[in-house]
Amino acid sequence: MTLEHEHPIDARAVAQARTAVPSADETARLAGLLSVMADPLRLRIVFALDETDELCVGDLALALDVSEDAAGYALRLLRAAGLVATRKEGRVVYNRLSPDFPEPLLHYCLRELIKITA
Amino acid sequence: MTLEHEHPIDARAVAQARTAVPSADETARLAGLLSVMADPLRLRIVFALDETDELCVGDLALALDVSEDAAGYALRLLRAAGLVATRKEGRVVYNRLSPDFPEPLLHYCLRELIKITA
DNA sequence: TGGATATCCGCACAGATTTACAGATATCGT
DNA sequence: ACGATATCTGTAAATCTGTGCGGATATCCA
Repeated sequence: MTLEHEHPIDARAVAQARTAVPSADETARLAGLLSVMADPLRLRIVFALDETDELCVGDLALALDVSEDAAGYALRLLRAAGLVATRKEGRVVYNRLSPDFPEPLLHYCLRELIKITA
Repeated sequence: MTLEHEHPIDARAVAQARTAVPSADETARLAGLLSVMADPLRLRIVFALDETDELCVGDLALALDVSEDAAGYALRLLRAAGLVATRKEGRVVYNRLSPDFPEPLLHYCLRELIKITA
């Protein structure tokens, strides 16, 4: 049934949640960031760039054993999210983690979680 | 173009990435976890449960101002991922964060990132 | 037992995301 | 200038996701 119930079962808890939970706006931003990271290839690219400093699309594809298309699309999204920056030298475009890649995301979260979920 | 290039531009970096980057399997597990969290409503539910200890679907819907259907679906996914546990008392089902909810995800990552992205 | 309550389940539709492909741009070597 | 290289852009098809609805299940109260 889709009816909303009128009477909370635990009014105190409802009130507490109402005040303490981040707004839909704040969580939408965070969700946006997380969904960019929520992809195996994009994660591997982030780890790879963290290790090597910088790589071009072709080398990335080679190292991770995926098509250049796939690597290119992944980089497109990472750049759009401001997580990866580029430097062009001749016809090759080098990619690196953006200087303002969220510190806690990379070091606490990703490096820690990869162990936990293993 | 979909052609793979033969010759890496930086063979050393490619080799380094190859050895240091987590496997597709490991990153797939991590990506799975992150995609469960990559949703505004599910994030708000996690924050709410962290604050209040436990809440039933109806109260959650009330507190977060969403339909019971939406809250129910979000909880379904959180449970399937093992992030939320339930306790049934009569006809009401109380939801709480699973005892093995990844610690770093909740405290370092989510709480920190909500500030950064703000 | 019968009616109301709290929640769950499955299905179908709309919207977002991903992939693969073809064409465009820019640069290099000769 | 010409052909090859490295990458980007745009787009259409395939796939994944979230929502809302109708209906099922289980429990409570009278």
